[in-house]
Amino acid sequence: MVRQAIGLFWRQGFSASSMQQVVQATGLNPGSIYLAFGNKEGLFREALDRYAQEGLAMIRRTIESAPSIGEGICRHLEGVIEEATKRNYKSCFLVKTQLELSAQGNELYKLAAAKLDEVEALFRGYLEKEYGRELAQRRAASIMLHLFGIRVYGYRRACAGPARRPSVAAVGLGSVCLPVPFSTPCSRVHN
Amino acid sequence: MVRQAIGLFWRQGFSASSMQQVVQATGLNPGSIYLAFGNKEGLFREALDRYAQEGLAMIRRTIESAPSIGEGICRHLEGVIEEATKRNYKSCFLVKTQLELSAQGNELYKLAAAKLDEVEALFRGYLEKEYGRELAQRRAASIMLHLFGIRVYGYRRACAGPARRPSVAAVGLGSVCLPVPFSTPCSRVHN
DNA sequence: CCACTTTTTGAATGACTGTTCAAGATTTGC
DNA sequence: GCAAATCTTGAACAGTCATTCAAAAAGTGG
Repeated sequence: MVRQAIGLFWRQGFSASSMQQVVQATGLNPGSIYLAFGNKEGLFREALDRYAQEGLAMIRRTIESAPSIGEGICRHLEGVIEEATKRNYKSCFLVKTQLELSAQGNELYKLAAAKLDEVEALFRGYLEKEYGRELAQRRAASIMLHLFGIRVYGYRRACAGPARRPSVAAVGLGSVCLPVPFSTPCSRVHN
Repeated sequence: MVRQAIGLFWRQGFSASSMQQVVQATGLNPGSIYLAFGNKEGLFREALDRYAQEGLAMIRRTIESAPSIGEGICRHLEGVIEEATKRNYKSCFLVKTQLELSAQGNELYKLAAAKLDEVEALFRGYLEKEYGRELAQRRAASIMLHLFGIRVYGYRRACAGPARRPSVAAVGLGSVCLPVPFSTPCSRVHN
């Protein structure tokens, strides 16, 4: 129910998704949706929230199951890169929402931005266990910056059609973007 | 005329901008707009095209007026970073368009992607004057990746309100993201 | 089996969408 | 200074939008 809404909103964005499409995607009737979520924005908020919650949980799982924090963060980045090279890559729901709804202090924009802040804070928290506060903060910011880059760059490549795919491998996304923030904690991916 | 359309579409995106808003922003009548551009998509295409053209011209100017190609690219990146820390930063029209209109092989998405490819090709062309083809290609890809990251990360910060601003400086966007692709060509910004 | 509450239904609503085009204004050619 | 051609105007159009709500269905307690 919220799951299908996530899929639709993630793919098409807020404005381009009509409630009729939501009705079709979820199989629910308009009345039920409005009873449960108030309005389109309420449903979108719920979808965004769920998406962010699951994303944060996945990051935590990845990092905590790794032998070290640096290695865990590396694994997460590698996962994001692998995801970004797949066909029909949808980029990040939070990033897309933020960019779409940035005009006039939109409430949903603020929510997306807050969730992205949570992600950054999560990285910062882990990094503070190994580095000083300031270095942890800078590394977390760097990770976010790289994640955004991967998600947009990978997105472009993924949607450009199969003819373009080989160049992704040729460019070597992994070897180009990973070395930076992890020259120390994760030498494995350093070229 | 197209200028005002750029402003509106850049800020609000394609779906969230109504033709009535376009009419108000440009001061033209619906009929004139439809005579000149066919439809909303035609006007958007024109706006996107003009924006990309001017962006490419600015990059060329920056690089060619610099003492070296590496230094020129650095200056461009620094300019983008500075821009991204300003209030009411609008991110990149091409990136926003690409992320908004990615679903179902949209024509405007393809245009935005093609224009971003042109930007990457421009960097590649310059870099090939100093490096081998493969290295130039990888460096150009890296630059694009960093540019996307800066534009999204900076965007988030810029819109989060004045209370958040100091942390941008504290994180040190410049020193975190710049060192990567330019450790050789532009040692100035390497920390 | 009934009376009562809760949930579900989906056609209807008014506002707004992108787009059109006949009528009016302006320019052009002579 | 007129007639033809071109451009401009903006009210009107059909369609879609998010949203509502009376009526039907399902659930509940005794």
